[in-house]
Amino acid sequence: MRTSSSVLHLDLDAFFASVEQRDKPSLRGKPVVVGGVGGRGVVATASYEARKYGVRSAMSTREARSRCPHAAFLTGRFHAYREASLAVMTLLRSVSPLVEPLSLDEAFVDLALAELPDLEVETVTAFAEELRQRVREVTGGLTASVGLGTSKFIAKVASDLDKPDGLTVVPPGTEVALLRPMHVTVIPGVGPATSERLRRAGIHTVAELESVSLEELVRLVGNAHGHGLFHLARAEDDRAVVPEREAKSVSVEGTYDTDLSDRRLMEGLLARQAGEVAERLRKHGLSGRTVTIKVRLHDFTTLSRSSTLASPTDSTAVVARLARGLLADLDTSGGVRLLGVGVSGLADWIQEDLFGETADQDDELPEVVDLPSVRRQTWAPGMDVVHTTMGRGWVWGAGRGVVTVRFETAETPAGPVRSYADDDPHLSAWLPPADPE
DNA sequence: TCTGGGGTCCTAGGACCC
DNA sequence: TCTGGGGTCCTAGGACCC
Repeated sequence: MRTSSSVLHLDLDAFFASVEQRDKPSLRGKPVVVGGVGGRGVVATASYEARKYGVRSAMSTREARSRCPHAAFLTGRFHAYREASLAVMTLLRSVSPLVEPLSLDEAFVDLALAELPDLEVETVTAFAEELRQRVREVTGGLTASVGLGTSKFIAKVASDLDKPDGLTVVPPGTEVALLRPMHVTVIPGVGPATSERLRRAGIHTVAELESVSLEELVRLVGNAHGHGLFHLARAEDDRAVVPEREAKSVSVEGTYDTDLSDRRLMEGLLARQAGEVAERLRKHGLSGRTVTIKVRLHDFTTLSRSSTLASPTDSTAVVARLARGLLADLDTSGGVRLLGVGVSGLADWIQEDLFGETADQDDELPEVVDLPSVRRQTWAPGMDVVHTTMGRGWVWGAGRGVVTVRFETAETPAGPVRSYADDDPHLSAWLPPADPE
């Protein structure tokens, strides 16, 4: 544990709604609700004026309308939010190299590496006040609430204590006394389900949680969570502020105003989403091996199906084919309210980088396309080989609309691997016999 | 017509390998 | 001819966060 309150948590107040009020003066001082405006939309952010009427994040827009009919209901202008966010994050990074954004409107900053004379409470307090002022300047008037503490957990709790436009510093040594009377839901990771389990065990406050043994907590909420709660209840948190975290998955999903029942339509929508996912993968130089679809049925039961390729892909056709194949396994006869496609198992290299001397090999493995003498044979059960004028390629996997081929060259018995949609024109000659299914 | 979208992390079971 | 564990990968689902 740190001995100084050098972890800072900054949270922009009612962020989306505040940006709207900043950009449209007629909305200032009035209730503003940003979120989905369709029949199944939910509230992303409510201005403080709207919160007075009980409008909250994650509430259905329908309910928000009934609580506050005269509010302005807006869909998001994410470009503007990203821009404001960037201005703030840039400011924070100018102050310390250790900035960890949690979302567009929130970040941790480690002051241990900031240029400060010391980390005394008075020093960091003055610093944070000045930082809040500078946030106002770089954003054209947005306010932020800031918390300072000896850990991420405490800094985050602190930033919540004086909202909006407030600052709270928790002096070293006072953490446990601060937490004890609080409800267990102040602990990150304690949501409705965990809270209810604890409540049934008679645990409501952090003080009560602190009195429970580690074994009992693990029994109640599982291993990882149990250990986490045990320590956080004692304000023990040594998680570092980590500036750049690599993405682990990329996904797109959509909820439709009326339930879908037409499979063709669903396939088309999945294909479009697959294209968006693949485009984002390519934009960030990523590719992934596991494709997952998400399907929410009319009754809100949510299903997922996934399939893992032998090698990473960023191809629209491959993701779309796989997604379609996965949908085929599901019974959607009752109607579908949400469809989604995601790719995980990400690699930040493009797959060719896997192999040494890649450039050369790539040159030697041009388009598989126009190879005249393609044939395919089975060497052993499950081991199919394609012969081409370029050499051999092993069929690693075929099914669900995708075929994966590993090339073999004289220099590299285990050459590059690629996946193709089975109706990719480049691959048509390579298709395995049609699957009976 | 209650219940978004983009993520992360964890768990549990089965397959498979040694 | 009967009974192992451990480790890793994959899949499905769930909780949680903003």
